[in-house]
Amino acid sequence: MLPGWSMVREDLRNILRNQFPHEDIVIDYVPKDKEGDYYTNLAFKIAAREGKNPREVASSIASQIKSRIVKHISVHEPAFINFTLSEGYMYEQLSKDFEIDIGKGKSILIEYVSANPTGPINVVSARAAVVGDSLIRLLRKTGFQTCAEYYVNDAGRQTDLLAESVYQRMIEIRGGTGHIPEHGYHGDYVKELAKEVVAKGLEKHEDIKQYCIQYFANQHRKVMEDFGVVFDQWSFESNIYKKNYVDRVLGILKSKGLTYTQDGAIFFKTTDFGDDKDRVIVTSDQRNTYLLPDIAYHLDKIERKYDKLVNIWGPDHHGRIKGIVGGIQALGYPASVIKILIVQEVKLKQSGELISMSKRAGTFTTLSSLLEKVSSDVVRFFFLMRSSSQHLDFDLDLAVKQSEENPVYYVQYAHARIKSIIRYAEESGIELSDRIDLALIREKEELTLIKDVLKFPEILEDAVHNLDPYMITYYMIDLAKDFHYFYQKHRVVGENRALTQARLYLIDKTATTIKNGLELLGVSCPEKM
RNA sequence: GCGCCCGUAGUUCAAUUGGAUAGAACGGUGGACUCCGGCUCCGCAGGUUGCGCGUUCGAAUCGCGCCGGGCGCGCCA
Repeated sequence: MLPGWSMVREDLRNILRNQFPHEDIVIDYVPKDKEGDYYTNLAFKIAAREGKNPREVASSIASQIKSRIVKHISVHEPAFINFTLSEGYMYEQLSKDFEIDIGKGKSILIEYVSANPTGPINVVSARAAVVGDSLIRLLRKTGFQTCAEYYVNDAGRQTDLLAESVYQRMIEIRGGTGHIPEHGYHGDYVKELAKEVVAKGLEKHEDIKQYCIQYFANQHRKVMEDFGVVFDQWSFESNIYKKNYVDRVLGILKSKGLTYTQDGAIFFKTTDFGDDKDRVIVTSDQRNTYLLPDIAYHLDKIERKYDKLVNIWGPDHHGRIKGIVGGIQALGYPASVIKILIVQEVKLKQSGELISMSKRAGTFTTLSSLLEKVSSDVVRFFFLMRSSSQHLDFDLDLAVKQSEENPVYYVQYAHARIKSIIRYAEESGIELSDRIDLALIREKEELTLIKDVLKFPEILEDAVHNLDPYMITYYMIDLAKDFHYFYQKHRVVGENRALTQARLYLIDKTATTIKNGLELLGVSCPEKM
């Protein structure tokens, strides 16, 4: 084994950097069925800037490059420079241990889900949960210190409304007529909760409220754990109040002249930070809106010394971004300490119809009910197959029906198949070994597989850069596909012992890559299926 | 009305952030195994990237204007 680790495209970049130290070098993958493996568009940039012919610039650059890692350099219309990797270099890369350090110990706090303790977890939160969890796994794998955090809004008006709604249902249970308050909660679960509260003998508003908060906080924690999503830290809004952070933040905003009173309410001048209008932080009847404790909570996060804060929010919250970021800036921190990702909407389709989702009206699909129909592996894989910034339609009928031929099984099957081949080889008396002659690997399908495996760290780097794990999912499907194709064309365990061992080595690397990748997605990777 | 997101194959989505002949999966259709796991593989059909101008070597991607959908719009979260 060679120590250390490097990326192919980084090695190529370095070669070009030697020649062109002041250029921004971009290396990309050559489309399938074109000559070469990686390409650069460097010639276009230089030619445009210097008014030269791009094709000639490309040829000139290509003729200057000599490197052992490149077997062949070709120039393609209009001026792409394509690199074909040398086999020797690929063998060398393949035998290196996998290790990637992008974070270099930098700490990131990711807050996600943070569903209000006023009802069950719905599918939109489930999507955020999957994205956040996968991001955490990815960042840990690539050298970051991470904290997965869940924030519980247990001190705002919503929990009061829920408690009041429960109380009204209690009246009904006792034969009276209940009146769900305006903006109250109508879901069936409120009735269930009311029964429990009656059974517990709770009567006071505050007691009912605390019971509900505990009930949902525990339920959310459990549903998340069943889904494979575990949080490192649960933060409570009430605790932010206890620590006096809310008053502290209000004081700072006031002392900096960033507030004013109008119609009896206190406004925070978020327009100073690019918002389209100022936001109320204390209402005319002296209640705090969500924004004030939310800013206080973010001050709390910052003071816990993280290099970067990441929030994952649903699409209906995008209007809050300016307020929070403005608040952070008002407290004297740069906007860049926080990154707010908006995970787009999930539309559930059943029997060809969209299911409307409203928590207050009680018409939404919970994560638990979804998991009763579709396995966690399928749900996670399905969510992670889409870029999180895009809307996605989740066709329930299709997800259930497709579970036989879902891509998740396709990927898992590739891994199980490899493990089976390795078992078969061992039964035939051929063990996996590091002392092999990789030069025996030279078929096109084999080299494709090597290049796939070498791409893995590059995919992770892209995913970290974009803070979006979905590209890993696409890569996994590609990798599985290339393996299945290779399997169809070439026999691993055969007459030639040296060749068998070389191929075993290659497919074992492939299996390990699949396993590592699925782990990042939080999807299981069985040895047998 | 204002702000943000979006519009790509029958359907659901990609396109490495301005690069090559816009790619996959599912669905449709026609094939492949005496063989290490057929939950597999290969072929075919399917597109004026919502429409129109513009920017440049080059646009699904950037700008402007329309058309269509979603979300949000001071004292809910």
